[in-house]
Amino acid sequence: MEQAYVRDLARFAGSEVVIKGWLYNKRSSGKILFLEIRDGTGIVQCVAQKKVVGEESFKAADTLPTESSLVVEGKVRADERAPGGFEIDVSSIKVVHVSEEYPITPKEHGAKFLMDHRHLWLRSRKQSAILRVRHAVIKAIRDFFDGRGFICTDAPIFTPAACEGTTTLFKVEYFDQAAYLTQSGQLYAEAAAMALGKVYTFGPTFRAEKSKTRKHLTEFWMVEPEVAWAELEDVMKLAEDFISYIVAFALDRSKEDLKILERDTAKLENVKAPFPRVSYAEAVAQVAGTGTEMKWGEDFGAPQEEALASLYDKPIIVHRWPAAIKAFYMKRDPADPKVALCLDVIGPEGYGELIGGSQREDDLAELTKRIVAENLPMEAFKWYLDLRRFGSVPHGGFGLGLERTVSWICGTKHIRQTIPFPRMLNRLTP
RNA sequence: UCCCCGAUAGCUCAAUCGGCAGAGCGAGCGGCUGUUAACCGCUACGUUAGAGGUUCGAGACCUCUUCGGGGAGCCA
Repeated sequence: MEQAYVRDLARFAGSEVVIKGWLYNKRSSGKILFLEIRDGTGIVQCVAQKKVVGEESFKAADTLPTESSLVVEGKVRADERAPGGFEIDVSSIKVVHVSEEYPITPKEHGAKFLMDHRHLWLRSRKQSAILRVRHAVIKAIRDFFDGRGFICTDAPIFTPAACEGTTTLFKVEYFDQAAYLTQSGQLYAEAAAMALGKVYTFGPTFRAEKSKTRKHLTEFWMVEPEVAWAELEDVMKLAEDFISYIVAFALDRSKEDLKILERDTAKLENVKAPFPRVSYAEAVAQVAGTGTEMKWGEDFGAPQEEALASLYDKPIIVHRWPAAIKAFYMKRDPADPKVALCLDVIGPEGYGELIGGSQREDDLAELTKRIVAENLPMEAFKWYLDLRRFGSVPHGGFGLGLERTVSWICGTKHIRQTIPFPRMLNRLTP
């Protein structure tokens, strides 16, 4: 008899199958027993009758604790009463392992309790759905860049110094010297772009900021494309095409999971390039127009970000920020040296910055000047400056936070549910 | 680092003015032939985060500590 996965049950309607899985929930009624079995692809209700499976088997199943592993055989039958549209008329039940008392019950739990049991919480319907969406988003990211001729050139995780010099880094022992966990693969991506033209890095990044918010993790995944011969306009175009592709892909592939998550997908259907583009100066005026306080030269706080997002129904590209509040490697606008040729993409519905990027400074003298001005260790950037010595070209790119994107697409309140095992301030286990 | 909030049964929470520490879920036992977080009956389950203080009496009030949640800053 063939093993069937719950996701594919429609194909097996009317035939005998084997389901291998875990007991998600059960309801019994004396002589009839409803077993909800999950197998990683979905949950199916299996109907066992005492007269069919026998007294002993019935009793064993009737007292089986949640999350026990079992193998059932039975016939697939379409039934409107069953969640998912199909159920199994059970002919035999084989218990593989009787679970101990399972800590996660069908009732509500607090965030700490669930995170302490993250290794088990992953089994629940919504958490599984989120991880499948995350997988789809990763696939979309790879497909998008592959389709456009980008080469994946991953960056090292151990780095000798800060990329941006601003945020706090995790320090680790690297034999007899200090090293830091990377906060961005960008500088390495720039080098690779000078070799291969269009590249991206995709991997974990680390920020030792003591953030305690719904938008932050200390370890998160970031994808960073970098393109030689690209100017700000090209980077903005790439960013909006990229986000549009990811959202369309997820809407197509993750329909069922988004339904499980009760995501209002109408808001995602809108997300198609082009996105509204506003300069920082325009954005400041628009934010001030909503009554939220904002002056030129200030960075956007959460209230300002939300005020701006509330004016649009798509992600917004805010470009040409004051150079003083942006990273040293961003190229100044020749038309207005007070601003940098950079962009942020602010997600709708309060999900914050999805993307930060820029055209890079390609002039050796300018870049050297900025490294000195910001007191960065020149020695550590020696190789980076070489990129401006040997055939420097205009280039640029951006970084997109995977978990923030998944959080937005899934509509989760907190980013911590969008990575299998989140690392946060106060959270290193499980 | 700063601001706000919280910690009571395995879990989620309640406990009025400071006066016998409770409910639902989960667990155990029993019942029920179509249940949908099934339902019904019974049973067991407490160092009220820790230390100190006020009081005839503290889960509640005060002080400190620990741990956690949300936000600010910073960012993706």
